[in-house]
Amino acid sequence: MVFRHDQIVTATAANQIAEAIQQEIASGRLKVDDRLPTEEELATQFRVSRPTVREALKRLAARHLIRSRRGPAGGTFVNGPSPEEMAQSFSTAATLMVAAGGITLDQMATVRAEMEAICCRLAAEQRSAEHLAGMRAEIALQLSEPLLDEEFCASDVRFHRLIVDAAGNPLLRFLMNAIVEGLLPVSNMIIFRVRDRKTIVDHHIRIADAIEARDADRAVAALNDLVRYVRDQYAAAEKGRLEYASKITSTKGE
Amino acid sequence: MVFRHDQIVTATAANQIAEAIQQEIASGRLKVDDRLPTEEELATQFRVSRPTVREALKRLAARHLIRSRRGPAGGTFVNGPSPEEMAQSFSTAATLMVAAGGITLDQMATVRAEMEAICCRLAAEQRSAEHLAGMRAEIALQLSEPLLDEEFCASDVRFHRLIVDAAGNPLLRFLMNAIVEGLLPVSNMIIFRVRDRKTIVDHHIRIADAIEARDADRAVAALNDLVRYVRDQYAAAEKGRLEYASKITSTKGE
DNA sequence: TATCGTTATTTGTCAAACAAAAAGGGGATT
DNA sequence: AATCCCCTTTTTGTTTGACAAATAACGATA
Repeated sequence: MVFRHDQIVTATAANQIAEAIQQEIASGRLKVDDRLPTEEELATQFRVSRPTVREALKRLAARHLIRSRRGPAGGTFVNGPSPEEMAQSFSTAATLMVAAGGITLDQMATVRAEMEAICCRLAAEQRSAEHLAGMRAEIALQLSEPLLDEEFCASDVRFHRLIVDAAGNPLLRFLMNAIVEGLLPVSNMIIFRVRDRKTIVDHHIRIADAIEARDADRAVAALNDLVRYVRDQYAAAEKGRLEYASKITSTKGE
Repeated sequence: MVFRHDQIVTATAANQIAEAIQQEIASGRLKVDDRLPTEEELATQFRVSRPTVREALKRLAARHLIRSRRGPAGGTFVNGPSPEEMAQSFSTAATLMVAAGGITLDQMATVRAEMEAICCRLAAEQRSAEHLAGMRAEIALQLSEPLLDEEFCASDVRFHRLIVDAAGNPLLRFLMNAIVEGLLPVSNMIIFRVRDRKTIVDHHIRIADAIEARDADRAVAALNDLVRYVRDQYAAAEKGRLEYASKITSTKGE
């Protein structure tokens, strides 16, 4: 059974109103923080009922183009483009694609590793003293003795984020943020299984040293070693998990 | 006047319902092409009225997560992830960010070049015979003599898209699609200024040869040479354009 | 058997009303 | 006179009930 995908968005009244308002925004007639007419006024203007207007507004609100507040000074206002919201909606879209089976976790991990290598290379060229200091601080934190698994994991995430920031490219930062968000549930499981943190921190130190020396190739090599190590650990853990699962299914002892 | 941006999405009933349904999809309990309950059933399930349910559904429809059709066999269905739609919304958002000054075109071009290098490396490893044949066909087309600029440009885009496809990673394909879409207006101007197509095709041949030989390093090197050449041409064209502009401002001939 | 009309089902739209939030003004109190 | 509280007004959020339109399935008829 083939589903007809050629006309996804039907030309209903609500959709047409949404389109019209969006064009007003895109054309610049409605500027950022402008207030558009009340729902009643829009309803009379477009010759439709208020619920229909509301459906149209909800469509735009879902894309963060407008916001609304109640009250006398309230109403519906035009939103400016906000990178955080964009990154968030993008990462939710990425997780949805993973959930729907369009992307495997392995493919996602590959892209993440390759893109982080880019960040590493750019970071070695563009890094500032502040970024380097931040990385050193995270390494020191990771070496401190009484440290919970969650704290170590959070510091690890911050360390990798610092690499991305040091590259100094907002678009790269944006893409990495989305991908890492999509990988979070998995990466947590990975990190939690790796008991031997020392190896990971050693890799972090190698990366930070190479970035400090502005040696892009060495930084990328160190990162690749880290990725390989984590991947091996994950595969081993997965194998152990499967063996454990088969064991408890064969003998169901408490 | 500072607007409070800390809580953009209010926890209204409609929003909560949209969140709930989205989680059902993300968690996999609702699979692609599954039909969710009718609006009335959803209304009774969530203890709200039907218009409220409709607002929630419209929110999800605006993000292409669901589609609806009227009639007995109609209803609301879960949409599969459509890379084109997602890439489109993403690229419009990206152009907005460029317009707002968050991202410079130079940064965008850098990311594009670096990511295409990734694609090149993966393509050298994963390519199929079909992808290679497609690339050869585009090269042959680009060498054919009476060819309009637009046709050459279109073939160039297809060639680079084939590299991305040959990498065999849908996430990479998705990201590249979005970035290239965002760069299209600029890249058109570049290609149209470069008269000397022969050099570009030579680079294409070098890339295809390297991918055919599964030599990742050579492929990446060839791509980097191409990128450098195009960038130089663009800079030269920009310089010429500026000189020309200063000339016609000084002497307003004809 | 094939074709056409009917019907049931489901989304799309409308209308009127009430609830809730929030800003501003007016009055009472200190 | 200043401050605090309440009340009114405006606007979005939600409910109820109804009708319109599309469309797939079923049944009747040629």
